[in-house]
Amino acid sequence: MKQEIEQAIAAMCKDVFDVAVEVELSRPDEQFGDYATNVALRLSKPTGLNPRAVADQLAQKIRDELGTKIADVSVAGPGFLNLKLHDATLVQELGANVSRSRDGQTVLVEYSDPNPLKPLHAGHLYTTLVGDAIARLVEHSGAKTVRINYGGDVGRHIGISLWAIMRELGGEHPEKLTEIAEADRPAWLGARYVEGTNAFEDDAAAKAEILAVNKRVYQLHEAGDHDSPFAQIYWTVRQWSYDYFAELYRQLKVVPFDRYIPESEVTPLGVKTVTEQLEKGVFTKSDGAVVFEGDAHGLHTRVFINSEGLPTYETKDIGLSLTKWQDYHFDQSIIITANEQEQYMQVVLAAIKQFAPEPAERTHHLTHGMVKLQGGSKMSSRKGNIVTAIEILEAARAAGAEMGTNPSEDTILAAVKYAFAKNRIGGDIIYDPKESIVLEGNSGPYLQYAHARARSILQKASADTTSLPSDVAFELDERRLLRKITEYVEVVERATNELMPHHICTYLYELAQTFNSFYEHNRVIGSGDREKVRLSLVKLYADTLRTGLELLGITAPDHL
RNA sequence: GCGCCCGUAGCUCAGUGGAUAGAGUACUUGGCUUCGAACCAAGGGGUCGUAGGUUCAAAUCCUGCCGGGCGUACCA
Repeated sequence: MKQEIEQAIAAMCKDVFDVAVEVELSRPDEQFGDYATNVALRLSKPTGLNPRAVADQLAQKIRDELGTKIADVSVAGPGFLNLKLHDATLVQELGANVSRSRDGQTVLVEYSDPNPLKPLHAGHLYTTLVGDAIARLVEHSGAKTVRINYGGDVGRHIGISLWAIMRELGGEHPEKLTEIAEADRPAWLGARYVEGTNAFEDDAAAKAEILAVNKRVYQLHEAGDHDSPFAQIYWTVRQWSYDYFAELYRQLKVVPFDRYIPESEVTPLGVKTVTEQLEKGVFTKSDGAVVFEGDAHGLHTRVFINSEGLPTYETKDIGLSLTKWQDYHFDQSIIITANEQEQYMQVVLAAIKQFAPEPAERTHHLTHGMVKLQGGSKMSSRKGNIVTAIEILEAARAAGAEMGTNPSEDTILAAVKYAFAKNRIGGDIIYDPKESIVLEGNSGPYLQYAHARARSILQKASADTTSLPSDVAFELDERRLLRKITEYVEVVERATNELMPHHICTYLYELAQTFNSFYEHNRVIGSGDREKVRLSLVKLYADTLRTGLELLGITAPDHL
């Protein structure tokens, strides 16, 4: 409907002024109408006419030609055209579907990416939940969606942890690991990582030992060693981490990952590729290391294989990109990480572009800000001053208990997911354990509550609520609610096109406010001749709210 | 130093070329014998960091400056 009107007005512009122009309808403030366009303002220059004169001419033509759809056209302000639809047209708009802009495409979405042996902190929780929401949007737009989880099971951080683990165990004694209770494992590993990091920074002898351990891990993978005491320790604690991640994902009720790719799996391909491309001159040797000279591309020069002969993250990322390309031949590959990796990723992609342009050009790096504690200090798992993923969930639970409401697990998840999703992706997220997760105001629980109220009405009603007659004359509050409901499709299309879930949050909150206000001021059950219409609106509203919340990975239970 | 990003109400954030800049929170006030008050209604609170520029129109685009974050070769 919106598109039809846009095209019709564009045709009028061509007709009357002989100017080809794209017409975009926006949703103005309610006082102005249902749709508005600034096309007359933009036509002022090419026609050399006063914008209000242009608007007046178009308004008359719209009245003549679109009168069956549009009830009223007015010209306001500097030359806006404001359109008010017939009530029946508004009802027709309910039939619109979200366009499947990625129909037939294969899209990879990589997110979460926790490293084994390191704690899951608030940032991981953020990327996991927002990544889940983005993957849902991609899927909603019609793409075959592959959710990928990439993690560093080799590399210096593994050497750091293993060194501290072996020190704690008093040597290479894998049998002693059985003494650590399952519930204590994440905290135990976290403590080892902090110890190892401190030793690496403060103790030169320890640093040398750690680097040696790091090298042994690569050799272990090359040899396929699962039996030596060292290997037993490695594989055991590695599995602890994976089990722990899986448990958290299950608790979070995110869509399961289609594939977990550990770094060790893609490292050989990365090394092979970099070695080959070194001969072809894409990479060069410098100070004993293999580097990509990004300066020539306006980027940084970065090391791909260090002077020890070990691959860095850069080389592993090349292996990852090529593995994704070989296995999926994707139309688009979306990678979601913190924005500290933005320029790093540009270098990696610039390097890949030299020998594999297609996957490089189809890769879209989406970055988000840091999760920070209120007060501004950056969380660091090295320093141990982190808020873990679990602690955030616990803080939400405590906030509910403090209010005396005893929220369900669904509501806790709604609070956390919504608190993260409602901010535009890109900026830092300030996390305040006490205040950021509240169960009132612009929050997930508010939306769940608003939804449950509506369901409760429907349950109490006996009348049929399946259809909204197209010949109804709506009362003001009814129409306001209907108008808001019809915005849903436009909002979801914008969110899926831009990969910005927060647009949906903003809309759903406005929708719920519109409904709550309607509900507060208008009787539904027992409202006589309005009852049937109002029940239909409540049903439409509840369905819209539920669909929108589920698109964000948030449940909409019938009862709280 | 250079590169990228950011600066909107006390706090947390929407708004990224269009009409009087909006929410939540906090503060003040009113509303439950009536469909679920985790709600609703009303009020105060803004040099949109700053100075220029482009435009009929700038929080939004461009430039300088101030303030902050991140990156800047063998971490990820």
